[in-house]
Amino acid sequence: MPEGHTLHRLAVHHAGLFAGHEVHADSPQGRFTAGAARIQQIDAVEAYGKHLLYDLGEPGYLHIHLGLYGTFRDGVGSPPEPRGAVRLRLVGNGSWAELRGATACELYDDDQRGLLCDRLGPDPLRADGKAAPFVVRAGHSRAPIAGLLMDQSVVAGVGNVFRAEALYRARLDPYRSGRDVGDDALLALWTDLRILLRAGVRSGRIVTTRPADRDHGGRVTRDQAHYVYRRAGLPCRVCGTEVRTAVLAGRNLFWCPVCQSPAE
DNA sequence: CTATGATGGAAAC
DNA sequence: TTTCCCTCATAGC
Repeated sequence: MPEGHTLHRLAVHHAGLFAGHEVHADSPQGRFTAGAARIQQIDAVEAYGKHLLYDLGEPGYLHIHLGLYGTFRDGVGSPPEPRGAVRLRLVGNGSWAELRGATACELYDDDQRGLLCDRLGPDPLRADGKAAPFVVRAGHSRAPIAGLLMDQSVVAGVGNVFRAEALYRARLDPYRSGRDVGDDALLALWTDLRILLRAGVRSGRIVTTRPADRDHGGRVTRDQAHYVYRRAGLPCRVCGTEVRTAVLAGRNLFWCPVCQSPAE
């Protein structure tokens, strides 16, 4: 589930496993052999939006982007015999981690790291993530708010689930422009995104429904975790209207045409 | 068991 | 606009 919360969770987890330790790396798949050979230690791990950056000391940084398919596994003791396309394997401090299917796995120098951070918008999960750049940028745009939320240079870390759910919770029509939404609602959207993302870091899953809108109390079942995401054709949890879907910014958007009315 | 689509984004057309 | 990464959860048989 790689939206921003997944990467921040991984950063904390991998920092706990490897930060401050010598690490041996290889690439059983062979696509990152030269880069892996330069990894000797990991000093720190951080997430920025959906990107992971490992501070390696002298060689610079390891930059990883999971994309849609990328996945990490880890464990303690000696690593298992690599099976299939293992792009990167890290071993150190009594633990191992295995990366497969990532969009990006490469070494960065300071300049490349700087370029990446410069092109990303504020990340609601980071201490340095400020609302103002998001509000200003989105507030001047005539693009639909559902597209702006997917633009990593506007806000970093939001993906297709969080965009649909945050817009539902804000009762915002996804096709309204950022300019039309206005600064106050944009600030509220930012604040809610921060709440939702933080909850995602804590729990490791995306749950956006409020208790009152779930069928039962107690444990949140998977099909009750969202208001509109992947619920096309099903009744809106609040008003019963059929949830709609359309492709926006290259991905399937979901929304309730009544709760998220254009007039609001 | 197999088939399908997906939480992303860069590169190739 | 399409392809790719080549994983994984879910749906359906």
